[in-house]
Amino acid sequence: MSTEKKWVTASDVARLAGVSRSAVSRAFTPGASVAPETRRRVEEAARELGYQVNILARSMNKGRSNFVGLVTAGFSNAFRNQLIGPLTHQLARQGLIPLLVNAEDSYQQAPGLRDLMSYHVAGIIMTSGAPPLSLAQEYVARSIPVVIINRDTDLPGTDVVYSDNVDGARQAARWLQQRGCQRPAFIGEQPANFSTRQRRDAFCQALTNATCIDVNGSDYHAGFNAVAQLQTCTDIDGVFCATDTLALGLRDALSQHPSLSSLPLVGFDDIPEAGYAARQLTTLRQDVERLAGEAVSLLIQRMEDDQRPPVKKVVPVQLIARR
Amino acid sequence: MSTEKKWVTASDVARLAGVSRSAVSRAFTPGASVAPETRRRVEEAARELGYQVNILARSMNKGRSNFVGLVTAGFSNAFRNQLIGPLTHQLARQGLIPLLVNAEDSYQQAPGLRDLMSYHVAGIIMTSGAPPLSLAQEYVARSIPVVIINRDTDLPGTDVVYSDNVDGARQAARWLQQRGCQRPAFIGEQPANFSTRQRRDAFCQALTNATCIDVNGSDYHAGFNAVAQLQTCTDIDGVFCATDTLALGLRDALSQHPSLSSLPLVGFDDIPEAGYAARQLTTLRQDVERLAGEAVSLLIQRMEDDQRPPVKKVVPVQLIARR
DNA sequence: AATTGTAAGCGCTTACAATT
DNA sequence: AATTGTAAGCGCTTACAATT
Repeated sequence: MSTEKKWVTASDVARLAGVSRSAVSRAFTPGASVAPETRRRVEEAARELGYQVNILARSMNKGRSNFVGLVTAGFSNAFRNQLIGPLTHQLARQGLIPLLVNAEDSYQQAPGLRDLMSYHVAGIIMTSGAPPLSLAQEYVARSIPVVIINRDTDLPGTDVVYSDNVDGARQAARWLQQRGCQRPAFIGEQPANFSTRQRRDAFCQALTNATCIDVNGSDYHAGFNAVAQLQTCTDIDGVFCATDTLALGLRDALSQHPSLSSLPLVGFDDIPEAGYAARQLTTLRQDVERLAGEAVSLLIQRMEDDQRPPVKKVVPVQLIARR
Repeated sequence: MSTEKKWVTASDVARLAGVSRSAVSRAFTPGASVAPETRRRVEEAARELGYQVNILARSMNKGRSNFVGLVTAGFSNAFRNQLIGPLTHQLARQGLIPLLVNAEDSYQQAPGLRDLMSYHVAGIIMTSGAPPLSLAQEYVARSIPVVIINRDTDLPGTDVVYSDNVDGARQAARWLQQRGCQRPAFIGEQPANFSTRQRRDAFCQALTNATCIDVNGSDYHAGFNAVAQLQTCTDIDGVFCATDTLALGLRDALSQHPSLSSLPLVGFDDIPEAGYAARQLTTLRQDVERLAGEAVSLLIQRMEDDQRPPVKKVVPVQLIARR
């Protein structure tokens, strides 16, 4: 109906319930001082009219919103997508709601990220990938909590949470050794992001004779094409890939070379495809639930005390041995 | 700094620029009546203080926000994820920003979707999948524009945009015929969603001798397990799968049966994996850019006129013949 | 005619005083 | 002591009247 008034306000409810505007407000404010009978009448009137508190007005009043900027870098990274669900869920549990910003989208890039400020977000969660950390500083300068996932930084006032790449790399090394690997290789994108760097360094430290192969991408094709570089190195008999996606690309390329088709491979992330019946890729599973849980928890804690020292939370990973 | 005031307001800017509060407001309102020199002074002061309009306050005032509820059903569907980027982009171009709600998340389900209303969203975009349409009605009742993607409905006041499943299915049929297919089969989830139903019906109409195989899921494993049912039907020599994910699962299962390993297969969606070197799945590509563009455009149009008759936009699909 | 400031209002919350 | 209403304020926009 276009005849209906678009929004029901607290005044409408107050009128119907025969109470004051502020009584309505109190009835919807947990812990406020309001008689049970009054609350009942208000709730009844609200139900009848279909009233819901205008969160925009409430936010303006309280000087703090329920919005959390969820900054991601595109939606083509399978692992990062796996993170969005749990993050949204954990935020919802805290009464927060994500405002989605794609930092990879040039249109949104700088302006979009900065605009987030005009929404007076209660905090920002940045998933790995693009976002320029300089912008994070602008938020910190206004004491808006910033949590960064899978990327390290020593920005003051910024909390970080990331998977235990070092332990993961060591587990990968051990697993390859158990499979009799003598000449291991590591494949990762160059320039390396935080995760890739940690994984590579820890792997090369565990297996000092490891060969490092740099590829110039992080997608399937980069992994697929890595086979050429792999072949120039003699006797490689086991590979640790920085991500599952790279590993799966490499695996497909290897399958065309009879001599290499059963090369032991370890990935990282445990994206869905790694578990496919025809894939059965051994990998290090990132605990997305826990990454999301810790991220939101750190955000909440910093909302309550923006002076607390920066925290770095390392979340364990698990080796999923498949084949 | 915790000593800094958290937010700079228009009054702060007005004071520094030596103008009134409303002059500042005008300087930030496109098309408002303000002298060039005044605007300049205001902009300078704003830059100096790092002022940004408080969008919450503005929204409250105008009675309309920049928020658009982006309702999705989880983040495990590769195709649906492909849609989020372009949607976010198109919204950003219009000065709108998505509030993410996961309808698959039981915690958010009913309350979350309804809560969206308290954010006074300017509109809602529902991607295919879970969301109960009953909730859409609540929005329509308040003249909040609702656009539904890849799902048909005759809810009054609701616009829909979907891919041309019928034409896609016909193209799939033709392609299979060209490959010499005599006994075609269709595989899709049962109960079927809108897309699956349209694809199945159009396919069976084009190829009247087609066998329909129902599977009880829409993921890789459902496709993988479908091979058992396929084998009970004799002489199937070509399959159209409702989605790429099903097709890829089926393909992997087929590869273990020498007699079936080269069965012609057609999928739908063109998810990234379909294009992998080792996959090369023939499929019908959904035009995500255009789906997103049309969705946002319909949303905008209905914001401007909530009385316009419901529109159904059908977006062409393209056969990507691979192998 | 173009530009400006004043004042009211958007829908809420909350300190405070008044009432029970 | 518990509960209530009044009134001011959150940060904006905008009709209107006043000024140039």
